Amino acid sequence: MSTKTKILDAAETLFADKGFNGTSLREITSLADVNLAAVNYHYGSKKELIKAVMSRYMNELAPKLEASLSVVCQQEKSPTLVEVFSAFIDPLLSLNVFRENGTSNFLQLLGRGYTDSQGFLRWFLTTQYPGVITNFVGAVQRAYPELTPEDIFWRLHFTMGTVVFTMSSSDALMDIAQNDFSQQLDIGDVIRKLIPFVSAGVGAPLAD
Amino acid sequence: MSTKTKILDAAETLFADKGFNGTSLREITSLADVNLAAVNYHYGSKKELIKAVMSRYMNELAPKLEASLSVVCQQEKSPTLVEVFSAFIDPLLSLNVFRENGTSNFLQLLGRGYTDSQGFLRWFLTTQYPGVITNFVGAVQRAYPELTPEDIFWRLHFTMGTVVFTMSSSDALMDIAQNDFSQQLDIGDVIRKLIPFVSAGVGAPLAD
DNA sequence: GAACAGTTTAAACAAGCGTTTAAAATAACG
DNA sequence: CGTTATTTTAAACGCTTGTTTAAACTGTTC
Repeated sequence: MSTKTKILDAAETLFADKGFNGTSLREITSLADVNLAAVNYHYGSKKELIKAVMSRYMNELAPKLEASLSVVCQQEKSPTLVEVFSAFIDPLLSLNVFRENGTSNFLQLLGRGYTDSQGFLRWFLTTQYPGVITNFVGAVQRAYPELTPEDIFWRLHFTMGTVVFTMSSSDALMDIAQNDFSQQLDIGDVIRKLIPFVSAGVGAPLAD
Repeated sequence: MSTKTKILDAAETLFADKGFNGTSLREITSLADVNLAAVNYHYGSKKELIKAVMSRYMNELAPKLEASLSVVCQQEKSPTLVEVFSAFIDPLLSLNVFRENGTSNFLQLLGRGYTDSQGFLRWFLTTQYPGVITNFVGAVQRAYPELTPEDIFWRLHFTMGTVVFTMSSSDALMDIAQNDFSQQLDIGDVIRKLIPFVSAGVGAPLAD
């Protein structure tokens, strides 16, 4: 395996686990078993390495997500919100084929990026992958036409919060569930628990 | 004002804005206009300072929250989930009397603590303030008796995620809402938007 | 006013950070 | 083979981090 991908793989694991700020280049190059200077040689800077880690996933996920959402969006009868959110399941779980622990790594990274770096990742996603968001908002609009754009905005951010926060601490939560309830769950189970929650949340009756 | 509280106030502001890892002691003492060594003299270490910042809020909030929840819990007829979550509003907003921007600062700190420091804050809260959690779980149980303890566990963590994530980026979100929809909102408005979302989420029908 | 505890101060500490350098090793190509 | 081009390496760079030190200062008490 090339030095460049060894760095990317190690960075992904550590970033997901300890955050971007919490991971040093020395930890990354040590885990990847390459020289420290290799990061700056191949990627230029730590910030570019972060972008590369995220891009590898987004380039894999974005087309599948857009396709899956546009199917829901273009079917004749309006979708339910559960159907809209369920459209995420297969694309997300397919990341586990793409890379080991891909699904949970990606979702954890998403959570890290939102809180670690003061909105940098929000900018990155909304500007680099607007198609996903457009399709998503369109699907929600068809499922619940009474929602105003303002309410959709807020509720989608609530949803984002639920998902990325849960995922950024999913390992700890699964451990607790294992200890307290002897529940043996994987990341797919957690996603399937999330769907009814966020669907009901987005579909909640409007406040006066 | 004493050096000790000047440090605490400055630390609170910066921690809420940039996270615990993202804030240096030099930034804190510079904003507080005290000597760098004062932090270690008065608090011993940065970690103890973080605890002190959180404790000041929790000691103010915990009794009010327990009281408010136990009222909901002990009324004759079972509460609705909206009632349960609405029990948070007054105690949370009272933090604005306690300290300027107290509500949003506290909720942002909560969010930071969950993602910044690898579960340290989760341990801190669950061990130091178990009464709040017990009352909360009890209230939810009365409102929705069909929920199993496992489902309550998961859905309360989803709720936690929604709230702390929203709050840790609430300033950015309110800016966007202001720009895109000319919505002029304060932290209380955001909380009132959250209540229907999380209530419906926790109250969602159980998956098979 | 001397003695004392409590507090503040400037300076330094060791350790870790991201990044850069220039030489050594390897690969690619005519 | 000899000559480029590419990649790897060890070492150092300048900077920031949390923490410690010892001297200076402040305020209280006998």
